[in-house]
Amino acid sequence: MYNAPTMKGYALEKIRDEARGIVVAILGQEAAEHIRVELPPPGIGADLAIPLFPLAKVLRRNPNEMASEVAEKVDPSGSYFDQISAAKGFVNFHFDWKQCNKLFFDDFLAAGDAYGSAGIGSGKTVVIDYSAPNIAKPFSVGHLRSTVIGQALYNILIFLGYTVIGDNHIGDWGTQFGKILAAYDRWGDEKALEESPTRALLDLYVRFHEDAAADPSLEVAAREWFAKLEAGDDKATQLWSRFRELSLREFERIYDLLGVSFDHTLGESFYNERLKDIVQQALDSGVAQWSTVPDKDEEGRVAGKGRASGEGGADDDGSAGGKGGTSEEKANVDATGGRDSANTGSRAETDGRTEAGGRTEAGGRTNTGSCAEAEVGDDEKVILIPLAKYDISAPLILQKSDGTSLYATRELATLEHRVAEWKPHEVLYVVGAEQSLYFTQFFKAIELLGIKVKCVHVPFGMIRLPEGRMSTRKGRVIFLEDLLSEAIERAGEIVKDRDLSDEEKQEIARLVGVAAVKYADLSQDRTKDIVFDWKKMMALEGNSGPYLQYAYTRAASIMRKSGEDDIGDLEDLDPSALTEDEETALLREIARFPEVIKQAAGDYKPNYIANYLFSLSQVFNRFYVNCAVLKAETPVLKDSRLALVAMTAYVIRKGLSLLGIDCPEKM
RNA sequence: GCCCUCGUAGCUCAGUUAGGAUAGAGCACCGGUUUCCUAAACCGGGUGCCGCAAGUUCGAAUCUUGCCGGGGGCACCA
Repeated sequence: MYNAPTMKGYALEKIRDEARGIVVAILGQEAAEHIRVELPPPGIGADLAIPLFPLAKVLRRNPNEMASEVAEKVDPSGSYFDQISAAKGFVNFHFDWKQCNKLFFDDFLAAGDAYGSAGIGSGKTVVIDYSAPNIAKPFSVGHLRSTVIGQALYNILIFLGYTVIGDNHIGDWGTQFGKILAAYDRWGDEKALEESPTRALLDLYVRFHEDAAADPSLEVAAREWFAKLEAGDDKATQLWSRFRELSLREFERIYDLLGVSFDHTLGESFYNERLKDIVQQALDSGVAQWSTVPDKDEEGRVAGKGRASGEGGADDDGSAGGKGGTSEEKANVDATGGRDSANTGSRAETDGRTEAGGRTEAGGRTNTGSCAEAEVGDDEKVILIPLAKYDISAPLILQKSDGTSLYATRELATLEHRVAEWKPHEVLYVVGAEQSLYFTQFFKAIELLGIKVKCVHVPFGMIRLPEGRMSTRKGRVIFLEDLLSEAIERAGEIVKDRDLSDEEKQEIARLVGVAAVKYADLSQDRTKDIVFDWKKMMALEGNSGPYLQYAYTRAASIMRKSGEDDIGDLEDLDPSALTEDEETALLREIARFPEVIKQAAGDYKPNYIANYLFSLSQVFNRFYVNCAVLKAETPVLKDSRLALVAMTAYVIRKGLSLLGIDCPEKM
């Protein structure tokens, strides 16, 4: 695994420290805690700024006067600044570009291919749970987010020195497989399955639901099939295993196209044999308890929920006997389970009485599926962890009244395995925002169970269509592979007339098309919903992945033509020769790269990097049209600009690679 | 009903973490730039009660409260 060097601090940090030091020296030590060095907005004309308002309040002084005092008393000579001025309560610092340029260049020359990295993650392990599609269901654009955001975080954290483990928690077990088996048994088309496995399986699933409405025997058959599957019936197991294999193979094709990979792909089925112990331990420790299920009202909500607390303790004391009566209305073909359920339809089936736990790895042993025996023989009883006293409205259920397990049970087993196996400092769950409540419950549960590991839900919004959320049943769904093919085709249109080999053109179209799709997702705040727009997802210009790639190829082309491959060898390089606005603006952007990465990691927000790279590319494009490099007026200017271009090329390529986007050299 | 979340230009979005100076992009639309390193580019053109209202503050798109609107969730789905 790649080891990032420990960086003591980049130039911009040093310069900021000096600005802070200057103000503290004049205004006193007390200032240290009340000032912050900012990057001022473009129109101001300064390079750094320190607002004095917070300090003014503490010292009961006029911020304008203080700013003026600093500006008057300080002699900037010898510092990184050539001018320090006061304006409206701000102290504004103007870089002495001769000195600062050198610092920025030295940073880059010293760090080389590690420029932008840091050692802050050294010695720490992070597990990232991302992608997690369900088998027997095609990859839709809904699966895109977890996949690309997770992969970007993976790359970013590794660059910061963490040991990172990517785990694809495949949804490969659940009630829905009984239905698919039953459907395949009746209408299975071997040819269709071979041609497009997940779509064929989805068709079966959809047809099952269509027909089941009129033919109740289907549901019975589904339960029988699932029972057979969990009992280790040869035919059922073989079919399930085959569906699983075919699905995974298909996913692998998409992951290859996306450039996404995992250290582990452990499906839910992998954990089934541990479930019994997990539930028993929770009971033994007193954290979990037997409970009855309360009544539901017509909306499917628990009766009496939301009443004043303190009325009889935990709200697990509802009357027994009630069964949800709305399961069929809620059944939804979109919800075939897994982490991704919400992106393509939220409601899962609630007729889960046929669901069972026990399952070992493919083709392996099974147990009865019963996690723990109910001592009172009351099949209406469930095992749950009450959470009402922690201000969490619903308890976390670990075992259903028929003795079978749930998603959360497998989740506990999964976490236990991860902790034992990898000893992480942190586990990131890159899962849709609609599962926020679930994770709140789950995290409280593991705290109560004494599992000591920092777990973070990294939520993201849904991808919605303009007319509403995606729905397979209504035919409102976009398959990722279709989107990617279309994007690649469009990119191919542009590259068609270039003077390149067919092979090159194909490769470029692929890189550009995929970049367009990934960037469209990664450039937006992950917490917000995305309104799906074909045009935007495949954009080849403007704020888009291809725009960044294009900026890179322009830089790469200059480097290629210059014949230089190591800017350390440039004899006439003189950073202080770069004085044009386009040059200093570009350098200033390059200098921000390290801190942008840290911020992105701190908030788990790759879009910081995407937005930064776009801004950098814009600045570079302006530089490109205004400043000739290879035909620069003097050798010094030429070499210096060449170095600037090399730095830009590096940052764009590296930044894109952190986002999981590859760059062609030509396009 | 309760909880979470979002609301910024015609459209799609940055900016909210940490209050700070004149709120920025892209798309679309109109016009311009190619004897010169790739025009997937660049330049010019804005028409915003930053959902509404109050509060805190020297200062609010940013923090607090309420309301309105969209989305999501709310015990045996995942």
